[in-house]
Amino acid sequence: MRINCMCTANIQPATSQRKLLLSVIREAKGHLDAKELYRRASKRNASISLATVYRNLRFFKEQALIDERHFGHTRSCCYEMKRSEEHYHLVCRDCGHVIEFESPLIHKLVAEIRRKNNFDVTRVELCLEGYCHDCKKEEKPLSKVT
Amino acid sequence: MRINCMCTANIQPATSQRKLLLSVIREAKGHLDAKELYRRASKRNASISLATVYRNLRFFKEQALIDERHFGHTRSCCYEMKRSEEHYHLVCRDCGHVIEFESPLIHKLVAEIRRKNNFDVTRVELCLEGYCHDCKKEEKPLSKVT
DNA sequence: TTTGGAATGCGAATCAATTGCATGTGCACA
DNA sequence: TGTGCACATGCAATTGATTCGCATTCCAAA
Repeated sequence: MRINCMCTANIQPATSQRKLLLSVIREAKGHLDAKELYRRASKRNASISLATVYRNLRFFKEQALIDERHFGHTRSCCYEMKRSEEHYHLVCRDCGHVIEFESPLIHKLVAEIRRKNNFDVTRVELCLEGYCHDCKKEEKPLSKVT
Repeated sequence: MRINCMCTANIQPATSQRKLLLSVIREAKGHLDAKELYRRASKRNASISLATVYRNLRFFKEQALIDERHFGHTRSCCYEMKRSEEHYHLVCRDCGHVIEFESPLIHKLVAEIRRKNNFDVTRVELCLEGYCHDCKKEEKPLSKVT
């Protein structure tokens, strides 16, 4: 019987690029987009290609190893390792800071939808924009001379 | 005193293109993306340009005349007239049907966030994906021969 | 009616993401 | 411990959505 290391369990074949990409995503902790993942991976393997990054992001998504998200108005998607606990994000319009949160209200909402609309929810895309603790206290000065 | 018609209240200058675009959006009822808006507007004014569509979508957004949304995994945004009642969307992964819904739970959630995270929410991006009433009952046959 | 500033149309540019194709490589089986 | 081959990769070109530059046109205030 063959024992797979956790790290490569679902990646067949486990190419060096895949292992590299996964470890960059894992180490990032935060949320990176494809370009940033490419930049960081390139530092360790200069020849890796952006297409490989995109292809593997799709592959990891299919394997349910990572989650893909849309933050605010940005055009590109962000990625992070899948976690057992569901969580969602607050994005500050000023400093861009991303805060994670969770709330039982979301489960409630999904249950309500299932019941009222007879709709099977498989994915919740939820992102709140606004001003974080630090940015909101600036009382938005009318004209900010830089 | 000049009385502005509702239709052109916030659009200075009220060019023919702007009036056309707004009326197409208003008549669409549903949700259209820039390309579709362009297609429909072109039928009434063949010379309108796609750049004008995008420029005015941005303008209408700034004037808070329309709302911009992201549905599911589609790459482009959808637009609809701003309404007084907040509402959100369910998108069926199968047939693409968009169902609107509202729930007091969302207000609750925003209030909770404000309190717990000291975060001023200015925008809620919420979209649920899944299978609608009609599509979910198909019990997903294992292999569908077309 | 004139006129200045803003809006438009067009095509080119940009940005994110995908694809085609020739080459390279992990790994199942011998 | 090879060896074949399906699949992964790198590269460059492509697509699709959106934006930009610039010359021209048009609105609206005087």
